[in-house]
Amino acid sequence: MKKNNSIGEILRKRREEKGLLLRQVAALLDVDTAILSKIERGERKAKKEQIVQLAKILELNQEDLIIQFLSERILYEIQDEELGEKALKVAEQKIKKNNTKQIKD
Amino acid sequence: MKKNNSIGEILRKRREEKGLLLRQVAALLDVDTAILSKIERGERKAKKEQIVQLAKILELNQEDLIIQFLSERILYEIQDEELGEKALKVAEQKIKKNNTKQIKD
DNA sequence: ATTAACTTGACAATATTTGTCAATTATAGC
DNA sequence: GCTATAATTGACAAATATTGTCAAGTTAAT
Repeated sequence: MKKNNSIGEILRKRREEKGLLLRQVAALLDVDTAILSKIERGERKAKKEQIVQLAKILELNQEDLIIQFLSERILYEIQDEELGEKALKVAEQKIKKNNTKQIKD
Repeated sequence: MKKNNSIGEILRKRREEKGLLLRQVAALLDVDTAILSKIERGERKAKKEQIVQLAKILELNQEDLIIQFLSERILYEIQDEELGEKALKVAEQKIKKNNTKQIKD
């Protein structure tokens, strides 16, 4: 019951499924293979634009990939923060509060 | 029934309660008053270190202030992102999953 | 109108992120 | 063993974002 946890694993798995080389995908992305290699192994973060492109290149669901991407970005922000989980919950509450406010508009 | 929504409002309210000037607090923080002014009005983000110092200077609950600070940082990351709320939820799930994993350690 | 507190915006300094490149390691086929 | 190709690594450079300073401009009270 293995799961794709990180966006990097998702990307690598799909790239290999499609039989593409780092070099090939990197060329389409317009970066050096070194970067894509690092993204796939989680050593570097991708830019959102690159995630969008990768979804297209690898024929992955774009929304799912972006959600994955954003969630990693969020987690990165609160890494090593003891109060991170509480902050996440507060952030959610704030979003919800704003949503209900939108009724006015 | 007014609420303190932003960290800036909290800081300003408390500073005024204590009868302190921007200049005075800024000096303790070791930045120009311009920065503190901007932080209080939400035009700039504070650094975490500054939040910690401000909690001390203004005698505010440090944990609460940090939670507030982190939640704003999180929200900043997903601003303008349609999928932000979903990403937040995914981020929470991931944290929880990691928490239960910790049992092994 | 003078003064003190605060605000604003242009710019500089710093820090972080993103990228390139060359050298190295890994892997597969002779 | 060699040789080829793919991928990884790390040092460095370029680009971007953040944080800060400063001086000029408001605002508000006297």
